[in-house]
Amino acid sequence: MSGSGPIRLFSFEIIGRKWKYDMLCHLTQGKKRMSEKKRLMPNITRKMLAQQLRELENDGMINRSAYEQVPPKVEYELSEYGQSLERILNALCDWGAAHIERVYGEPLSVLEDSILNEQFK
Amino acid sequence: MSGSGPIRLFSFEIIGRKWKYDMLCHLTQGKKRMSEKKRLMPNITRKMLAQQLRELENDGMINRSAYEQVPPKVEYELSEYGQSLERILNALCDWGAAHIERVYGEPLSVLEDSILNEQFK
DNA sequence: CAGTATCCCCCCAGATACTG
DNA sequence: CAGTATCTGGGGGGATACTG
Repeated sequence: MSGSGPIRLFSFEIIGRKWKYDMLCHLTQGKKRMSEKKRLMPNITRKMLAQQLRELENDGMINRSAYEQVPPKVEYELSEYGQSLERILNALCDWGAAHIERVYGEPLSVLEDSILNEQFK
Repeated sequence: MSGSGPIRLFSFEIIGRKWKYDMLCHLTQGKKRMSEKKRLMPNITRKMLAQQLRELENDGMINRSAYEQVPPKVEYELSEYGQSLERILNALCDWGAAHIERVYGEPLSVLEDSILNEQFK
C-alpha cells in the first residue's frame, strides 16, 4: 500500500470527529430515533447530534427516514455502505472496553457509569 | 454491552486525534525514526509529531528508544499493547482506501498523492 | 537529528433560545 | 419530537525560531 497518510485523514473525517464513532456504533444495534440517540448519549447537545447525523448522511453512511406525522418521528439506520464499517466499529468498541479496564484497573461491570460520564462532560 | 458511550470517547482519545491513527498505522510496518515519520506524513509539523508521540507513549501504545550518539537517533515502535490494535488499524486503513476510491470514483493507484495531500494541508 | 518554546488563529463544540 | 439560528470560548493544531 502506497503513500497512505491522506487516506487515513480521509477516513478520519468519517469516524474521527468527537461523536461520530459513538453514533455509528449505536446504529449497529438497529434503527434509532433521534430521542433515543440523545438518551444513549447524554452529554451530546441537540445541535451536534443533528449536525453530525447530517454529515454522516451526506457521506452515505446512514439513511434517514422521516414519518410525516405530528409529533414528528425520524429514524436513522446504517446504510448498506455504512454496514461495511460494522465489523471494524465493533472490534474497536471491544478494544475500547478492554482498554478502559486496563486504565482503571478493574472490570467494566464494576465501574459506575457516572464516573465515566464525568470524564467527558 | 452496557452504556458504552464513554468507552468510545475513551478509545477516541487514543486514535481519534487528528494524526494518531495515521502515526500508529505507520508503526505497524515496523520501527520508525522520527525523520522517517516526518517524511511519511509531510503535512504534520514537528511539534505535533513530537507531542502526539509522547501521548501515545504515555498511553502505553508505543515504545521509544533513544540511542546516545551524535547526531541523535530515536526509534519508535508499537508496544506489545499497541499491537493489540494492529488488526483493527489495518482493517480501518483498508476500509479507508476503498472509501477514497468510492469518493473519487477511480482506483487509488491512479490518484496522484499530490491531489490527496492537497486536501489536508 | 530530535526535539522545545512561543505566539496565535481558527473552528469545533457548548449554551441558549426559537420553530414547525 | 426534531430540528435550526446565533453567540461564544477553549484548545487543538499551525508557523516559526531556537537548542543539545
